[in-house]
Amino acid sequence: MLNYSTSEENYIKAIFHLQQADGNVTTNELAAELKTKPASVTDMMKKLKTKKLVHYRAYHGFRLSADGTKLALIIIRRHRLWEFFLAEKLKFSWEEVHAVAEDLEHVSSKKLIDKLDEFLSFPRFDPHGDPIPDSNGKIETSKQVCLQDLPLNKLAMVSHVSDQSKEMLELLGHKKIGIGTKLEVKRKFNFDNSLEIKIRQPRRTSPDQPPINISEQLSNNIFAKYDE
Amino acid sequence: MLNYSTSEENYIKAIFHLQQADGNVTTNELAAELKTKPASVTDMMKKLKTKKLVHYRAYHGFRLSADGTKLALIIIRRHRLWEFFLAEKLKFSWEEVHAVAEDLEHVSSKKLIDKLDEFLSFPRFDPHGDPIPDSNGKIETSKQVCLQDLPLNKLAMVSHVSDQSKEMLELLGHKKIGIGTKLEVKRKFNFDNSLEIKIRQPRRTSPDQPPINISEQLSNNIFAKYDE
DNA sequence: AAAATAATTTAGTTTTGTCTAAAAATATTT
DNA sequence: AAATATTTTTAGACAAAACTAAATTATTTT
Ligand SMILES: [Mn+2]
Ligand SMILES: [Mn+2]
Ligand SMILES: [Mn+2]
Ligand SMILES: [Mn+2]
Repeated sequence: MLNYSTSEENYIKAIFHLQQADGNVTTNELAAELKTKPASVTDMMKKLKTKKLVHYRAYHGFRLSADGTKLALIIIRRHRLWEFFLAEKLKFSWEEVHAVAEDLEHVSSKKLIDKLDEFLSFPRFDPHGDPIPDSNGKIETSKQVCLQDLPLNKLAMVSHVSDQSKEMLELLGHKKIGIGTKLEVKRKFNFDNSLEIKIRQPRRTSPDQPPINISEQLSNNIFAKYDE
Repeated sequence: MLNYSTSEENYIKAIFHLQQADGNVTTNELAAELKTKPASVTDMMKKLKTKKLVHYRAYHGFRLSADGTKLALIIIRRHRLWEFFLAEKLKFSWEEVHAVAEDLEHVSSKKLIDKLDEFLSFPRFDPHGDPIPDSNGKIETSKQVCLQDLPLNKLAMVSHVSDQSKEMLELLGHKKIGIGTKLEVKRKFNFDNSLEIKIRQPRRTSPDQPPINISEQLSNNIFAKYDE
């Protein structure tokens, strides 16, 4: 496999994330995401097109080619494995890992990443709850759902938090909810769409806690997974 | 502390290593070391001079300034800690670590390196036996000596091997000598300057092995440390 | 279907790091 | 102390990645 520059890799990864939502990605969108200017994006798209990493028609946006997607998954794998390493082994906090992984992800030795994966015992999720692609680029297509859409009385695991503002983290900290927290939605009140949830203690240390209340705004930003 | 490019860091590190031997470093020397052209070196020296990282007078070579030396030690610290990590935790072999560390050394988070250091329990030497600068940039000025210059019957530890060719590694492997091996020189034969050495077993597993013979060429490439 | 607006591309620069070929300085021979 | 050889620097070009300002295309309004 060829070698790509840090800049090319950052573009490819950003396109991958943007097209999860949209499908087709737009010059201005990508410029905003990468904090660069639209003109720079156009230049790069021309280059990535000649390298066959994106499909691109001038004025009509772009999306990753098969090769581009493969590359994106390699970079995401590196990023998330390093994040896991930083959090798990070096005891970095949740919010700190991303910035450092943003650099580490561009060290391109395949052997390094596969050995790191093994050293970490093949973790399946990064500290933000996002799935880590395996060494073949296969990624769990998680049917992740926001708390509002969770069936009642079904045990689920918090896997993602979309808003990571200070205020959000403060609230989550207070309610003792984080990535990996297991919980059940017990009731849903139609008046304000607030939820009553029960948090399952990690290792049955203390007895069951009383159910707590979650506002609609908060529940819309918390995502979880469950079986079936 | 400011941030430097990968290229600038590679130059600084290379100058540091070259001036260990020489004192004053020369344009051609550095170009050879970095596999680049003399004209490129001159360009970079002008830049590093304006950044006050080197002392440089046209046509008269250069050496690191105090700031340049400080930077070099930071990069060497990163390089050797990553090498230790790769060898110790990811089970990379001795010869593989350098190339990967050559990239990792340019990820510049101070916190990353200090936490990595702690995670590794503050190792003092990299897998090649070279000392690792501490977080203040202090490096062990090891009075390392080649086997030829070792006093007789003094226990010493192999700390460095200057030639790392395949042939050399094959020979070392056969004689069961590596970084960290403890040994004593028992005799020196003036006819061919060959040595008779005794290898101290790591944990007295087997009884003392019989002494082995080392040629002058081999002994000149093995360095060791001893007390006092 | 024009006109107006918004999005995108093009043209022309800039910075960083590299290169080749020619010129200048230094070192070595004779 | 010249002449010659070697080393180093300068001059001019190039590729990558960014930017600004102007031109072009697409979309929305009227
Ligand atoms: Mn990045
Ligand atoms: Mn993440
Ligand atoms: Mn390097
Ligand atoms: Mn080393």
